Amino acid sequence: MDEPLLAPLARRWDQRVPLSADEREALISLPATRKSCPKDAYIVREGETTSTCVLLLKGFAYRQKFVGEGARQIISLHIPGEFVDLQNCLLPVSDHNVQSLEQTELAFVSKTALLDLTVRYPSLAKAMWLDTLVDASIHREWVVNVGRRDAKTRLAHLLCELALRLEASGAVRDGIYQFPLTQEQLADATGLTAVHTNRTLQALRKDGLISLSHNALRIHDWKRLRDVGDFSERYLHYAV
Amino acid sequence: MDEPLLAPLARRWDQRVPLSADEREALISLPATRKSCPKDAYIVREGETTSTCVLLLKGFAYRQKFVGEGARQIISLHIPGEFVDLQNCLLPVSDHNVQSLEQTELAFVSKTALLDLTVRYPSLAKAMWLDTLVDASIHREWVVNVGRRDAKTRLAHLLCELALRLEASGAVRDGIYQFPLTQEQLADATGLTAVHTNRTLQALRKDGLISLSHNALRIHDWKRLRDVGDFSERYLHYAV
DNA sequence: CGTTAATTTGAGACCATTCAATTTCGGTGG
DNA sequence: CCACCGAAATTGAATGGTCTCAAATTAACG
Repeated sequence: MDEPLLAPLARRWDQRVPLSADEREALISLPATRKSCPKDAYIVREGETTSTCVLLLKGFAYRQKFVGEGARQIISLHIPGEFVDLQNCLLPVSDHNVQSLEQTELAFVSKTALLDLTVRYPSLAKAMWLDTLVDASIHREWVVNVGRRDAKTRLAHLLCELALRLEASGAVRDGIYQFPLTQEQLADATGLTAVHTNRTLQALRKDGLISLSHNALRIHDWKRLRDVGDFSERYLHYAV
Repeated sequence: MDEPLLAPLARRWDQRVPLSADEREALISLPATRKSCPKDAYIVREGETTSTCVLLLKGFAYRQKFVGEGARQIISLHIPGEFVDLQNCLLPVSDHNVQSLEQTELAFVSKTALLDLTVRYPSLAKAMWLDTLVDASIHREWVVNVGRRDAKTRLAHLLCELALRLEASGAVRDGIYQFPLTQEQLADATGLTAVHTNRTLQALRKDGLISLSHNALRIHDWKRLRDVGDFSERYLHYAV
């Protein structure tokens, strides 16, 4: 009740694309509906025609697609403060599923209202475009990760990415990262099986790189983990 | 000499986002520099700060990244008429390499000039945003392809995608698709090795699905190839 | 035609998978 | 607070898809 639903979003966007008072105001005063969402629920379904975009207020979510044989590939992870489907602002039909990873709080914003903002405020248009461009850059890195790195490197890379994004969002406390992924979900994100993910995580632990239990990741040796994960943060486009 | 460099682009964008005469005119009259580019040349380099965006006039190109061990992953393929790095319009530093697949003709357009258009013409802003959104959707499908499909399916899927995109661009003649990829490049695009790509292509040929030699792809049984490739074209977002 | 790049083939090794069983963990109700 | 339950994590062993390495064949091109 204290602050508008979209205020944190305005702050985040403002860091990358400076917004005028007008623009900030216009964004914040967009009508947005808050909804709770249980664990593992679908937020957007592939093939669906949507009329809103969904902002993640609390809790993690992920995008995924199924292949013919029933296997699932997780395409990206999303942490609080991020849009999970801003691209649907322009794309009429969703090309993938979005699911909650835990119990979440969501803000639904009308697509047409958002589009209207882009017409009136070029900086907001830029901010939205940029948001989806960073998504795309992360997708590209995932293609590389899943296509050309071995299991250990793949997992280390994913952990590095998530850690850095959590840092940037200010959600880290005492070096402990929230990590609400089961090993099966981690496997679906890296293109591995759950069994092999398990064994590979054990290797990372034995190497003294991380501690990982359900919902809590601790990184003991950031430099070496980075190294093992062949990680370079350029693709996150933080530096402006 | 007959028509402006960007005229085909204006036509393509107009199909998805109707442009006014003004907008079309503004786009077409953007200063653009035409350049030839030899085979296998770098068009954009990872880490580079760019001042232009590059439109592919003739010939194929691809985006790629290297991993620590020196392996390469191709992230996307580009056919004539497409931008190869429109995202660099807003992202100051390129997060991946772009390379020509054959001798190509390119049009270089100033980033600031493009951005200026987005400020003045919302429809052009939409067209550009949409262009990058479709790129991102293709990236997502590639994550799935490389992450969760076996070799045969992966290759068939890639062939389906390329065939459809070439159809849409009107570049197909007598059911023969240009296909200027070596098997090694095909391997880098699917996350396989060249050897295994070779064997898998032979399987596709033996199944009577395709004929493929350097630079010429023929699809004998589209329905079955689609099926084998677990292909659904929704992610290309052609239907509007 | 000669020379290099690209494709093809063979055989063995390995990373990751599959299947199945066991153990641990987290949450819930008595 | 403990007993119980289902979900998640872990372990083992065997299989298999893909890789590696190397050599041979074919195609492309000046």
